[in-house]
Amino acid sequence: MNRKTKAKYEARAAIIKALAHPTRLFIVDHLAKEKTCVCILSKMVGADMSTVSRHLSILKSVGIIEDEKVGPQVFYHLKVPCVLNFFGCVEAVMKSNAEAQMELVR
Amino acid sequence: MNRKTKAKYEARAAIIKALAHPTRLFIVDHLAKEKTCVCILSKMVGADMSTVSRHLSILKSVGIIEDEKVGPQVFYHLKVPCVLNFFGCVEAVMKSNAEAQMELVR
DNA sequence: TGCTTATTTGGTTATATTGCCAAATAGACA
DNA sequence: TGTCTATTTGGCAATATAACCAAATAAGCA
Repeated sequence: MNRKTKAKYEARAAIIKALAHPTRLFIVDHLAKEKTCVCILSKMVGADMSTVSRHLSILKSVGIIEDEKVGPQVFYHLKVPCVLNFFGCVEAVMKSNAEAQMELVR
Repeated sequence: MNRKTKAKYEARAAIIKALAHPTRLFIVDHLAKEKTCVCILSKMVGADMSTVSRHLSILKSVGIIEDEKVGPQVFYHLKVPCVLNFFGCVEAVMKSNAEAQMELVR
């Protein structure tokens, strides 16, 4: 694998890695529905605000979400909706696994 | 976030996490084109065979790839082709970021 | 059986991630 | 200005990941 190819896969992996966490997936899913501030997300997720803030900064740093300051609050929203398509395929993988399990039981 | 919701996002994250590594992305990309044994992949990637073997086991454990033993070799192939769709969106994110950069320069 | 090749697994070390608390920063408003 | 709220950042401890080498396993063949 040459330098350029390697750089390409590293760049891709960085974006996918940002999505590879349950809390961040939940956040992305929710931000697709509505702009939300950190404090609300923190309550929904059930984690410290500092923790949620870091999750948001990870998603923002790779360009998946955007922030918007409104007074003392920061509202985040989904910038690239196509990431939602990921879920469809992920469900397909899960379904395929479940079916394989069923085969064994039957 | 209740127990069931949490479990759902954890299951999804596990699958995405398996893809969140440059070497594994390269492997998935290549296995989409042709069945390949560990030894060849190891050379292509430029990493120890044991390292590649572990990457493959991670992808296999979440059901993205499948293995097939042929004599002393083990050939792997892509089981769920829709993961390739991920790349399209990932490129879109990268493009969106690049355009934002261009805006700043212009 | 004994040898060779392909692969996996155990062990170890280095690095990265995660989550919380506490402290710093930023904006709104009295 | 001082205070309050929302958010981010520094520091730390616990855990997870990644890579390599070496050893174990599995399959084919002399």
